[in-house]
Amino acid sequence: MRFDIHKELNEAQLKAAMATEGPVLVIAGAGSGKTRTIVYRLAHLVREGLDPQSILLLTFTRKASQEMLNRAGRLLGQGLNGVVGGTFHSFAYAMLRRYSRALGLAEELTILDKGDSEQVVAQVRESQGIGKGDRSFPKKGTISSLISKSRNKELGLQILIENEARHLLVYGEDLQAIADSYSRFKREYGLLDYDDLLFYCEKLLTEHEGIRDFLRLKYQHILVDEYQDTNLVQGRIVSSLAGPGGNVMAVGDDAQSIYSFRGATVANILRFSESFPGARIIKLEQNYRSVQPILSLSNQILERAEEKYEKNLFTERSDGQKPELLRPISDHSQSRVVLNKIEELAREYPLHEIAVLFRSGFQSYNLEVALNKQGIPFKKFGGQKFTEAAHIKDVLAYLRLAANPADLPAWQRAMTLIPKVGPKTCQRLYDSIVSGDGAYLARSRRSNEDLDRAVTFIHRLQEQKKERVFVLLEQVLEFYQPLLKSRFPDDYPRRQAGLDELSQIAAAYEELDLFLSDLCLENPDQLGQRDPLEDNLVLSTVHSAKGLEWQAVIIIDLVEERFPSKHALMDKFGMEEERRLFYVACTRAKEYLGLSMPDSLYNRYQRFHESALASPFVLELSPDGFDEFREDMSGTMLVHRPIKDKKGPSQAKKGGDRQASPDKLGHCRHKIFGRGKVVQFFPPNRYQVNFPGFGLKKIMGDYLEMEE
DNA sequence: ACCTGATATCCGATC
DNA sequence: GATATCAGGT
Repeated sequence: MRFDIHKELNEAQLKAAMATEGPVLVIAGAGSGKTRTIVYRLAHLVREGLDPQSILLLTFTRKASQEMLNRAGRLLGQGLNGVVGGTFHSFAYAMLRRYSRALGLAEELTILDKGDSEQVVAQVRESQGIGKGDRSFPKKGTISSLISKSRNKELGLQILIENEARHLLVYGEDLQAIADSYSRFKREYGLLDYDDLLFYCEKLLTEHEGIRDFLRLKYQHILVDEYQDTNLVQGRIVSSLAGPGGNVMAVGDDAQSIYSFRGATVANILRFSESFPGARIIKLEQNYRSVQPILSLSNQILERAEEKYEKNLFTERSDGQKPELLRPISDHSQSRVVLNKIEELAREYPLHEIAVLFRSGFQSYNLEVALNKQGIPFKKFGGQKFTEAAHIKDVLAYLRLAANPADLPAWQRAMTLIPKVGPKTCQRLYDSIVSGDGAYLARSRRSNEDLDRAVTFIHRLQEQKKERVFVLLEQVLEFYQPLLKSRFPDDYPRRQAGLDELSQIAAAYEELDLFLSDLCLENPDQLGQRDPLEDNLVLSTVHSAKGLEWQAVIIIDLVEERFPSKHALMDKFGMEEERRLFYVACTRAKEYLGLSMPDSLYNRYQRFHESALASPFVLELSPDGFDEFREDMSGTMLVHRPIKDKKGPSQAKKGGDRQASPDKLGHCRHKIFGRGKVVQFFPPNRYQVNFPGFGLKKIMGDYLEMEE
């Protein structure tokens, strides 16, 4: 016996780990040792003699499941070979491959990644002549995401548009027509998008009882992590796979649900007992991650949430410093302020224990430049994924064709790289090949030398499809080299580095199919084997930071329209989700938490700094909970002590409007824009001011000095 | 008929 | 940086 489960878990964790009979729902607060609990449960099950092959572990990323399995293996002193672990999508894909015949699917499955789906949408729109020449017609990305959302939330397209994109209601019929032909197109060419993977998997379980019963018997224990971020169909897959009274443990935290844009719904948590009558519910409430001041501030964020579960997070770490509110003059100087803070923190923590978090990918651009200049190494997570980069997709298209010659999106991509070949030629070539009548193809090859070379190359590749992945990739890279340079004359060296990275990842694979499906079903940032010696600062979107933790965390751009994102106002639940997102961000920190709130944002379009409104989430916080620092004009940070009877930012919301009464609209001063005329008052505390040279601005009263 | 390059506009988080 | 459209070229 290598571990003592009774000593190494707290009471609630122990209950959760040992409750191996029947359904269990674990509500696990942030930092409450959720992973630890799952790991011990796994180890416990196997130690009791359960065959690892009868465990199914569904997580948010494969890296997460791999890590849990490794840790459980270490406890046991033996590997946990045979546990099926990964994401819902990759599990579904595996099922579809195994049972493609029962489902009437093609032998070779083609998965459409985000870009592919959008391409198909653009194509069907074009072929139907919908919205031709209409500049304000929604873009392919918008259409594609609406279609996907409607499926994930299981709402009709019209209803979804009404709820979340009213302004597109005028295009309702057109969008419906596109959605219909999109799904026809997929069926015709044997294509599966991400959503199809889940729905076909469900279909497999509901329409083929034999298969379902077989799988039920096989997977005697099901563990689902991050249950708050599962959507309806994922919930049904779990129910169906486990069966009533099945041994299923779902772990999640409703307060950390941040994927509703993808159809995730806390309904799965709320109605767990309905799906699984007699389910036990266990709460993990002791926080082991953060020092008390960070936890207190985080709890404050949650207190204001409209819908919440009663939860009482506590910690025994009573030490620790207060979070800091950093107030740079602008988002530009924010980079410098944050950089200084990082250098200060780096004296105490290794770089990889420091993270900078932000709402969306582009928000770190400025900081990235500053870090490069300073020579601080960093690794960025989230934002544009490297498989989405044009050059990577180009190369993968050839590999996809080697695996499946009928892969239409790959064919289109590979062919349009060839000079003189555009969409029309491409489609004809494809039809010519698929129909078996190669006349058009032969003719084109004679008249276009580049095309001939490409087709010859693809054929050669297809003959070697059983070769190791890197053998194939090597050839593609050689073939692609001249194309890379002509396509990206300005920055091909940078892109070459990306291709080298792809080779690194490929080296770990034998089979082409597996390599390709992993690249679109797993986050490639986490795919390659990372050098444990490298010590990089972490830059990450909050979404990509889910489930992770660092000694020190700095959250940047805490201003209105950035965090919360301006898109949050699109639907009524948006704000609440942003709040949970902010909660997730803060609870990543163990010892140091910095909140950065610039006073102005650089407007690239109009080329000047525009005053920014403080994020409402920061305004809500009690000023006792953090220390405040303001940047002065010389660039140094000064301690800012809120004066008791003068209004600090925190009173702004509750307090009201005594600062300057709305009826005497005179002149005022602003730190950046100078003197301006107050035009209008917006309760509770905003003023519209006309600044000569800057124009009309809406600004919080706190940042204005009123003239008598 | 079809491809290619220039120009204006907009930008969300993920499998 | 990517997308969409338009004008020009073969």
